[in-house]
Amino acid sequence: MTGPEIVVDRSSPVPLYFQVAEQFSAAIQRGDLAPGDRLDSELQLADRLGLSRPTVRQAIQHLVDKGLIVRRRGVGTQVVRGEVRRAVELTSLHDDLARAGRQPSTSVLELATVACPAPVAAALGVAAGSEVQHLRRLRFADGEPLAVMQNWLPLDLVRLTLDGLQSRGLYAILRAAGLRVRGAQQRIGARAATAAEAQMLGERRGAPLLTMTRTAYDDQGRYVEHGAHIYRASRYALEVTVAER
Amino acid sequence: MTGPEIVVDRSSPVPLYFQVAEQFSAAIQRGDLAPGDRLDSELQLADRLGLSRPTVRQAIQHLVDKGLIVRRRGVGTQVVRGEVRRAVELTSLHDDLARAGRQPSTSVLELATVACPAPVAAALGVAAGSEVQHLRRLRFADGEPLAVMQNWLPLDLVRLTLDGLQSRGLYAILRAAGLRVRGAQQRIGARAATAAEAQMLGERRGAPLLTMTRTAYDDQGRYVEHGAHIYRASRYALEVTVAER
DNA sequence: GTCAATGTGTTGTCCTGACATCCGGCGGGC
DNA sequence: GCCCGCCGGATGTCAGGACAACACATTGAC
Repeated sequence: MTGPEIVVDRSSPVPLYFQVAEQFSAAIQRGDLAPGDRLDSELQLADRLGLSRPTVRQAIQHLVDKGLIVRRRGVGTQVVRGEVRRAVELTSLHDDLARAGRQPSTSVLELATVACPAPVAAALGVAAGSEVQHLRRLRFADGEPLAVMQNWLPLDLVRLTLDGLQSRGLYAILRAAGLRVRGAQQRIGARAATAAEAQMLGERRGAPLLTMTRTAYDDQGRYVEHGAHIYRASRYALEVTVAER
Repeated sequence: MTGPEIVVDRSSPVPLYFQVAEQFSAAIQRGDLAPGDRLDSELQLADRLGLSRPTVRQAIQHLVDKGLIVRRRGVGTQVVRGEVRRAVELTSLHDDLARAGRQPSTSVLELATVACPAPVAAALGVAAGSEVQHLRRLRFADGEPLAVMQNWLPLDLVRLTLDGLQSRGLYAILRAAGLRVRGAQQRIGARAATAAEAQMLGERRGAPLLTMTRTAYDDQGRYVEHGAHIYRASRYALEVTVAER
C-alpha cells in the first residue's frame, strides 16, 4: 500500500497540511482511494512526503472532520465506506446551486432599514428596535421558484446594494466586505405554507415547507447575520454531515 | 484578564487538553466567561496551567469546533457572542429528549429480519435483497407522539431485542455492543403526512412533517445504520451548529 | 494634522522527540 | 486444537522550540 501520489510545494503559500489534505480528498473523490482502503501510516506518510508527523496528522484530521476517513488507534486509517456526498458547510444557497450545476437567480423583494424585531434582536445581540438592514429575496433555480429568504444584518458591518444582490450570494458579499464568517447556529423545521407564500413559490396553500433559521458569527465572535428562510420541500433538502473528533 | 480558574489533574486518565476544554466550556455555559470576553493568550495559558502550547492549542481547537469561541490571528481568542445552544451532534432522539428534560418513551412497531430494499442497500453498502434487521418505532415525548423512525442495520454487528429498545435509544445499544459511531451523513427535508402517518402521530392528513434520513458509520468506516425518520413539525425541530476550522 | 513605518503581541504553521495506549496477529503452552 | 500472553505497529497524547503572518497601537516623518 503506497497510496496516491502526493506532492507538496514548499514554496507555495498554501499550508503543507492543507495541500496534503486536498490531494487526498481529490484522490477519494476520483476513486483512486476506494471506500475501505487503508491509508499509509502516519509515519510512512511523513517519511514519504518529507514532512513531520504532526503536519501529516493535521492533514488527516482535516479529512476526518470532513467525514471522508476514519481513524482507529492501533489499527490505522481507512476511507469511509459508501459514496461521499459534499456537505453544505457554511455557504449560501447561491453557491450551493452553482456547484450543483443549477442556475441560481434572485429577485430582491425588499431591501430597507427597519427597526429590529425583538426575536431577531435577541439572535443578533442588538437592542430591540434598533436599526438594521432587512432583506427579503425570492430565489430561483433554473428559473423555478425555490425559496423565500429573509435576512437581517447590522448596519455597521456592510451596506447591501440591490445590484450586488442580483449577481452574488449574500455570503460572497460578506466575504468581499472583509467579514470572515466562521460558524453559525441553525434551526431546521417544517410548516405549512400560507396562501401568500404558496403563491410566491408556486405551491398550493398548506404545502409543506422546509424552514431554516440561521445566525452566523464572524471571526470576532460578532453575529453578522440572522436569516429566516423557507424552501419548497418538494424541490429542496438540506444535507449535513456530522463527524466526531 | 486572567480568566476562570482551571486546574488539571495529571494523574487522571482524561487527556489534559480535554480537561482544559471541558473547564472552559463549563465556564462559558456558567457565564463566568461572558460573550465577547477575551481568553488569555495561548502562551499565557500554557504558562499558567503548566502545559505546553500544543496542548493548550488542542483544547482551544476543541472549543472552536464546538462553536463556542473564535480565534483571530494576531489578535486573540474570544467567546462567541450570543447565547450558546447545544448542538444535536451524534446522539439519538432518546438522549436528546432526556437532556431536554422531557420523558422519552418508545413503542416498537416492528422488529424483523427483512430483505434489504435497494435504496437502503445502496446507503448501507450491502447487496440489495440481502438480509438486514428492520426496525420501526413510534417515539413519544411526555406521552405525546413525536416521530416515526425506521432503521435498517446489518445482521452481523448487533442483534436488537425488544426489551433493549424499550428502555434505551438505538445509539446507546450500539455503543454497548462495542460499536463506535463516528459520523453520519444526513439529509433533512419536509413533506406532507399520509393518512396513516397522520393517524399515528395525532396530526391531520397533509400536515407538514420534518423528514431526516441518516447513514451512520463507525470507526472502521463501516456503515452501521441507515434511518428514515419523520417528525411532527409542530413539535420538533433540528438544531445544527456549524463551525469552520 | 495626516500618513507611513515600526514594534509588539498574537495566532498559524512546522519541526523533532518521546512515551502511552490500543489492536491484532503470532507463537508457545496446555 | 484451543487459549493465553507477548509483541510489533498503529494512533493518541504531550513537550519544547522556531519562525511566519497578521493585527493593532505607537512612533516618526512629512
